[in-house]
Amino acid sequence: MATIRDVAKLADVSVSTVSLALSNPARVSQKTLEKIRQAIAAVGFVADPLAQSLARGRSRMIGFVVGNVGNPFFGDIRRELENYALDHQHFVVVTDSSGKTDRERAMVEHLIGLKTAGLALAPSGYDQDYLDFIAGLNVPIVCFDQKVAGIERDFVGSDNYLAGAMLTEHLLQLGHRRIAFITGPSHMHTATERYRGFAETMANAGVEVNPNFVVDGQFTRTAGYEAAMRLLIQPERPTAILGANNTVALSTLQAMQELGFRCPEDISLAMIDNVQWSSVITPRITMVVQDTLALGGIIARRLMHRISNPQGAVEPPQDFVLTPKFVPGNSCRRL
Amino acid sequence: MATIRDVAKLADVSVSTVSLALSNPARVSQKTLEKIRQAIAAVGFVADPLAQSLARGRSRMIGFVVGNVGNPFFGDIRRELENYALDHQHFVVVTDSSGKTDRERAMVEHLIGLKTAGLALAPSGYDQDYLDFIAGLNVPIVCFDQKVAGIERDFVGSDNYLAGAMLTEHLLQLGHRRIAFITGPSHMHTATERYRGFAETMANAGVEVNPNFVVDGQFTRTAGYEAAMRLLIQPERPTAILGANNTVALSTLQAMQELGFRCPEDISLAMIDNVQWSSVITPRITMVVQDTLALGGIIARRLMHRISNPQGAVEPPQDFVLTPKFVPGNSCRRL
DNA sequence: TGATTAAATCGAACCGGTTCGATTGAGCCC
DNA sequence: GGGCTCAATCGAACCGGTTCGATTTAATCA
Repeated sequence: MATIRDVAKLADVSVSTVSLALSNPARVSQKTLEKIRQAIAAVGFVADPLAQSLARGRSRMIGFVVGNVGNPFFGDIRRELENYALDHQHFVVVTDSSGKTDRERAMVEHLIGLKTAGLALAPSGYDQDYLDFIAGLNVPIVCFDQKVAGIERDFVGSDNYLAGAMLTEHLLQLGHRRIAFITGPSHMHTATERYRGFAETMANAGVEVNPNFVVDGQFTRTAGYEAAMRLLIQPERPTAILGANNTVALSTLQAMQELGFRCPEDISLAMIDNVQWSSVITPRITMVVQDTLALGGIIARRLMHRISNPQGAVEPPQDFVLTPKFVPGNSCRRL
Repeated sequence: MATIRDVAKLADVSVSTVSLALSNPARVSQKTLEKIRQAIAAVGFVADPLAQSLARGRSRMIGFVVGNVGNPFFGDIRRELENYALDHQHFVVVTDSSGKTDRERAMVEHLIGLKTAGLALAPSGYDQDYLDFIAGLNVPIVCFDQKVAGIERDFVGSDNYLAGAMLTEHLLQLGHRRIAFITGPSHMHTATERYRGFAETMANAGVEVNPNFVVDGQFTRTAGYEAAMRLLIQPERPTAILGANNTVALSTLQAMQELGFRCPEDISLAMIDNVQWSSVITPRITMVVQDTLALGGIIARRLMHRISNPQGAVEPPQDFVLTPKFVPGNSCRRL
């Protein structure tokens, strides 16, 4: 609990000199520096980060805000960010909004109150009020995953249109025509883009989409399960189901197993996004995955760049869009 | 960015009165209270949490320290803690040590520097230096998951001995005798207890354990995979494998599938701990699960109790040990 | 009505750092 | 030797709250 004043007293210099020695040693004489060093060691001084943040108006913390830290997608990104941040003397504070917009906002506000140096944010909010709030923040922010129209910030994510299109094309090539799509929330960019990839690819192939084959899975387990059941009980069943994310696809697989459908013999299944332990899920689901490590690396570098470089703060926002990767499984059969 | 002094000026009272009105309204007259309220609304004042923490020597943050936030076990606990904490005006800061002891310590130190009100800690360290460090902290701490001998703090966890014993007994009842056990790190309490449950139950049944049937899986994916392979290539193969946690068990399942073993026809498999999407993994693995929601609730209540009650801080540490639950699957066959 | 006490409010010090303008002193040039 | 510059150091104000002893105001009682 030694303070900077204890150090100053022991080293017989002023408090400001100690502070200067710590933040900019080059401007303090060798002799004094040495005295201060010894005094610091003698009293066991460690600067109080709270006091530093208050005085500086900035802390060395980076806020990481997502809807579900348990999701391995976010987990990988968090790890990359953290490793990079630690290398640059910054500390990552993780918060989880559980997908609730109001909670997300409260958490961002709290992080701002903590005077975080920057924010990595996967936004779930979208109303004007929220956008204005984000726009008004005077802190480096890198958004990722969800591209929200109206947020003028750096964005890092994947080409979701392509992801949807790739899987659709694959199913078409296998001879499927009655392809169903389980969507995500319509206010989410990833959801609409993935659906657009599906719809346009179908249209380009001249295949009409049965309106009953597009059901809303909300990216959640319960809604996904419900959506799958709704598809499976139809008299003219789809031959393939495309899940807009991992959660709805796995819910679909569960629903299929429960009703006694075999995959891929009876119905084929494909999904966007990876899932933990996908290798032990039977069948191995054909999927398109995002390069989470690359995404995390870009987020980390971009954010630290803005934080560390004086001119980095004023650079215009930039989009980084990565190409997702097709990973074949054995959940899609040729018709 | 309005400060308390702006409020004081506008309400024509002293700064200290405003502060008092905020922290203890009962001690300020109605009239003054109203003036202050209006002034606060007029200038849009929000107290700076950093300044508050510095002055008070305590913040309203709770540190949550685990080795892997992505693990659903920790995720469930985190959610419970967070919900409870938010209801009590506290904010949870999540940190992930990635299982590295030195990083965990750095993170705890950082959280202490932030003057967190309390810590929920799943310790991974165990050397004396670390124990002394934890012992020396003058902050409410609730440890969970890993019971570390030498840490005199509240502990919340499951009866791991019982967990190991239950599954072993189950396999014995099904007629298995050649049962293999994939262990976790020997310095982890959960690992040793689970193994003890296995070993003693076997001994009590008068069944000798083949030393080659106990291999170290380190609770990790790679080591678990290696351990499984080591078991599967033995000429006198086990008829059942018991994984000390979910990760090593799933790695085992993967190894079995890769080598062409069928589960449970060729080899039975059981594990301790649940796993996300266990319902879609084929076969459904027989397991013993912890009641994560109950654990999270106890951790939350215990920690907030110590934080909020003046006398809570000095209560002697207490252990809360919950009974795990047997969840049958179809991964164990009768011999 | 004056003394006594409790309630309301205030002022100043404090938490532990940072920052910037002012001061001191050494070195250099003419 | 006087004037000038630059490096080293210092003092004081500041960041935005809290806290506590002191002071003022209001209420109670003899």
